[in-house]
Amino acid sequence: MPAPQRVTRAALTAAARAIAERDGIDAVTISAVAAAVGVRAPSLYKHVAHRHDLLRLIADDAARELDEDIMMLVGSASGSRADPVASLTAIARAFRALSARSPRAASLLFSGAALSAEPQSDGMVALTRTLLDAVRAAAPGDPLPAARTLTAWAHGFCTMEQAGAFQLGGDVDEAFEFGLTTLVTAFTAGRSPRR
Amino acid sequence: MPAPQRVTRAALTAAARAIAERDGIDAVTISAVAAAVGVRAPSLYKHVAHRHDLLRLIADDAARELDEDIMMLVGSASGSRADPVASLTAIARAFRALSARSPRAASLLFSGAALSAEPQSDGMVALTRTLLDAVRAAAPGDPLPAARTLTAWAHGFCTMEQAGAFQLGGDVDEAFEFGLTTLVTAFTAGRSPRR
DNA sequence: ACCTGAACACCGTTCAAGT
DNA sequence: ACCTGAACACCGTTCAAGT
Repeated sequence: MPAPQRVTRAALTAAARAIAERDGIDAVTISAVAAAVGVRAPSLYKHVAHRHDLLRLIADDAARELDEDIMMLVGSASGSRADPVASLTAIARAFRALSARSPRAASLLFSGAALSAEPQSDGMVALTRTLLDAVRAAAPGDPLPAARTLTAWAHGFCTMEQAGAFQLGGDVDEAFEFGLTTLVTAFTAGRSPRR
Repeated sequence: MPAPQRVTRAALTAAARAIAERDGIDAVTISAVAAAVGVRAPSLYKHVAHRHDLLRLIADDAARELDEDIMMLVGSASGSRADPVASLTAIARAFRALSARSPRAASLLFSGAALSAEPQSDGMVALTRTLLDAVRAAAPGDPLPAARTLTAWAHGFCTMEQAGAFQLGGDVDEAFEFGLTTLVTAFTAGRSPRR
């Protein structure tokens, strides 16, 4: 007589993410997550192949959540007529808001945890598409370099902020808005910075 | 009769950094580093307080090395008359070169490993000063927002590149140069992007 | 089909004991 | 003053055994 399933993917994800935010990424262990969902450690290997998969679940969940947040702010994917500058600004601020409320999950988004396995998660695919569409609407030509520049800056800024890397005082909010305006202004100037 | 010291700080740092680059950050354990320098694990606690300190040694070493690289490229700290655009460009490229040759050490530079303890290492202090001086020479006004923008972008770009986050094809070198030109051009335009 | 206890090779860390 | 073995509480992972 088969044992009934007591662990759902959603419960696993929620438990892993809660532990990550409460006690740090290193505390997301097979043992801790198993205890949080009410089974013994070995049982978790019926649902994930390695400890690393727990971090991937967290990253995928954060990607889905961020894409939903952005959709809420900039309207539906292709039919939007919103100001392209406002869209890019909203995307960057949504990422920083996620980083403020879920710093550990946000730090995993572009840090290899979500990237190692095939295929990419639905959340990451959707997020990538949303960002590329927004960059395409704001600037002519190949959106890839601009999208990579904006993502790298936002990821770097938020991980540094959460790690406590900005130790020289000053206004960190102002530094974020300065970087955001600098990049979006340059992108929408309509010409590449070099001929 | 006291036992002679068999472990130097330099040997500890070199061993930890070599293990990090060869086998990854997670492989930098008290046991592995102790074995690499020829003592038993408990002896390492005469030289570091926690495993985390091993990562700090790596980060500090990388900071010192990067500051030396930059000094070699842009000349001595305050007396330089070099083109300020060329200085910022050289700094960013030196960081990416470090990230290519020592990806694990570079990823620790702004990721909390070097940031937790007081006081900051000489290498981090020197690196911060070098960057701020270069930004000051290139743009009028408060250098902090521009320095934070450039650092966040470079850190984000290099960690994403090394993590394999750029999966959509295209030319990653081109994306780096695009971001670098975009930022440096905006900084040296001599006016803030918003009034 | 899923869950469990037992087992293995690790790890960080502490501490009394050596020299 | 530094190094060591022994010990403790952990961890990831495997596997035969339960239901």
